[in-house]
Amino acid sequence: MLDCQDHEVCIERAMREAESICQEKGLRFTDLRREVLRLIWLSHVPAKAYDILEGLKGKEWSAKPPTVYRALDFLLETGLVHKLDSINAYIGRSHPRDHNGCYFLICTDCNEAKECCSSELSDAIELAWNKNSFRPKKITLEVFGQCSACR
Amino acid sequence: MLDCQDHEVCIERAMREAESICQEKGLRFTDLRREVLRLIWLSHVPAKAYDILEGLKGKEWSAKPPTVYRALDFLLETGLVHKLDSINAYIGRSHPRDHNGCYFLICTDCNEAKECCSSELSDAIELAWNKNSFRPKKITLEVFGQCSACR
DNA sequence: CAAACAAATGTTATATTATAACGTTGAAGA
DNA sequence: TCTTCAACGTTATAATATAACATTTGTTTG
Repeated sequence: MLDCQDHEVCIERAMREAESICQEKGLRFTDLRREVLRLIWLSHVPAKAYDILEGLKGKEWSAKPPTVYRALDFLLETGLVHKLDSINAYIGRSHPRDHNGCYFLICTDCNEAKECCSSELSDAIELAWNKNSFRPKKITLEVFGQCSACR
Repeated sequence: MLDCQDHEVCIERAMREAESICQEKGLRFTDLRREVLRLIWLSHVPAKAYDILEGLKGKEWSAKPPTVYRALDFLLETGLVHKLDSINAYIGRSHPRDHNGCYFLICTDCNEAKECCSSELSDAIELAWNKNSFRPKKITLEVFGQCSACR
């Protein structure tokens, strides 16, 4: 699926960007939130909440469901992760600074998901909705199929 | 939200179309499935599975969760209803004969949802995915916002 | 610094959504 | 009529998510 060559680099870049975004916005990027974000970034396969919960076990946290969901809420609000509604799973955002007009390709073979930003697409969508005199606030666009690597 | 003037007419049209589709395809449109479809069509607000379950209580069925989910599975497979993943709710399809390239507008004020078919839009999407050499199989597109009636 | 307050996390319980597994019934074709 | 299989009944439980309140930690302010 991915353009990611070295995933360690990928993770570190994401973590660094998260640090700086939180600092800029004056948000507290606590150890827990950091760890949850790192667990999500472990792979490009979207992470399930209860798998993240497992990932926290045996570490310094006494993790229970609210532990995870609260961290996820923070990360979602801050734009650092995205929830894929169609599969109830969470994925790190590749472009956390401009999280508008982004959509997701989910491979039904390898389960990896890729974030896509296409202004053409969002323009087409805006146009179509204008015809319906509908004022869009949030767009969920998730496409399932087969990625190039899995062909 | 809707172009639907007389909702009784709307329901009856949907039920008639469902009858004929099932007949054509040789599928058994049982009383239970009929009733679940009718409950979903009661309004243009997408129905939750457990609300449908409540709707069946006190009728001839001893309804339990699998009762509803099995009927929903049938209706989904047959293309008579659509599941809105982002809100875990089910809505009757306005155009059950061609359920491709259809998307959904969901009003965050009145909660009604509208099915939309736009080939321009699906073309734009196809094009964007081709650039990513991704072969789409299923597209989930759900747009939240404010409908014209709720402005 | 200490007190006061707010934000984050801990903890218990429970709500919501969905499916597995197996038994029973009844319609449709052989 | 018999057989078969799809549909439905029933019990239990899995998977996802939140409410409510207690405790801790960090920040601000007197």
